[in-house]
Amino acid sequence: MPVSDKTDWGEHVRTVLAGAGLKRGGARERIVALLAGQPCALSAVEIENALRSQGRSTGRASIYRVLDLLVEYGLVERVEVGDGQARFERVRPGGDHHHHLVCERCGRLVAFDDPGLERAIDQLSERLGVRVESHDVLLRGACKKCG
Amino acid sequence: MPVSDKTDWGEHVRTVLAGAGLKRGGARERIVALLAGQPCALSAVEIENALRSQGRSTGRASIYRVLDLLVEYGLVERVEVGDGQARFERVRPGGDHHHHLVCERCGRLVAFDDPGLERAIDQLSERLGVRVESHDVLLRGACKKCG
DNA sequence: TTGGGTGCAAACTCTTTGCATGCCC
DNA sequence: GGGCATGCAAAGAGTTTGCACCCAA
Repeated sequence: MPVSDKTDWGEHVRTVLAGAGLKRGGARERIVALLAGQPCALSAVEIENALRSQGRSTGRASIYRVLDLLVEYGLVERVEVGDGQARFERVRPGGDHHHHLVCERCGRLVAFDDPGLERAIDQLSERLGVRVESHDVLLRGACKKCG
Repeated sequence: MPVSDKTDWGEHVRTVLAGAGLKRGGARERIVALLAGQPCALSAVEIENALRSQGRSTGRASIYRVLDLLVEYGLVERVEVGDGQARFERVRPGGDHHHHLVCERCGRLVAFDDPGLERAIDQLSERLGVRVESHDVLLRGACKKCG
């Protein structure tokens, strides 16, 4: 029963933050509403521009602070593709572990998940004898449309 | 027959650059000599400090330009671990594809390679139907000494 | 009322660029 | 001598911090 992801995640965020005893604020509401409707990761500057073009200009410092907060509570994930700026993407309640492909032609970010890859990393961490807390995988190539 | 990697890589660099019709220069020689002896990736600032402490101070701009050049010729690889600065590591002639684990305790970078992981990525790219040119894998956790 | 939330501006870090000088080939 | 190589300083881009004001609880 697929409910609107948009509503779900936004509600989830409000619940978590309220539960942590945090107050609401305009900047936070605007940023959460924006991220809720995004199919993929946005950079801080993209968020700033998107909000401004909606007539909801928000201070850059607030954007970074809100993003830091959301990352801290595991509500947003930071994605870095090596272009010198961080991007941010919502994390759905149930957890939706995935990775990204950066298209070198059009620059788009494509999300994917792959059990085989996760399995390989599990086995690898065991072989190395190290405790792996998290991992990132980034593919570079041509997306389906550009390939 | 393990020859000195140090000599090999340094020679390799000189051969490649000379073959490309480039001239030698002091900054380049110093940076190549330094990287040749490193077990793992260094940041530009670490390179600058290391050279200065050797009494071989080198302009920061030159460091970045030399690193760009070496990356361009595939002699050095850029490694990013998400701490806001790029690190650089030599690439041995035969090609030594590997990835890194960042120890969250001591900050060390540990290199590893894993055929199973590479296989999983190959299969994945096939499944997705995309052409993958390159990939990065970054593990975060505790290294053997800190684990 | 009170402490968290916000916004502006300045500061900071890492990296790149402009430009004059230096040096290899 | 010609042109790449270097170094210094300044500019840029992204991010963080300081501080005063605002607002939800």
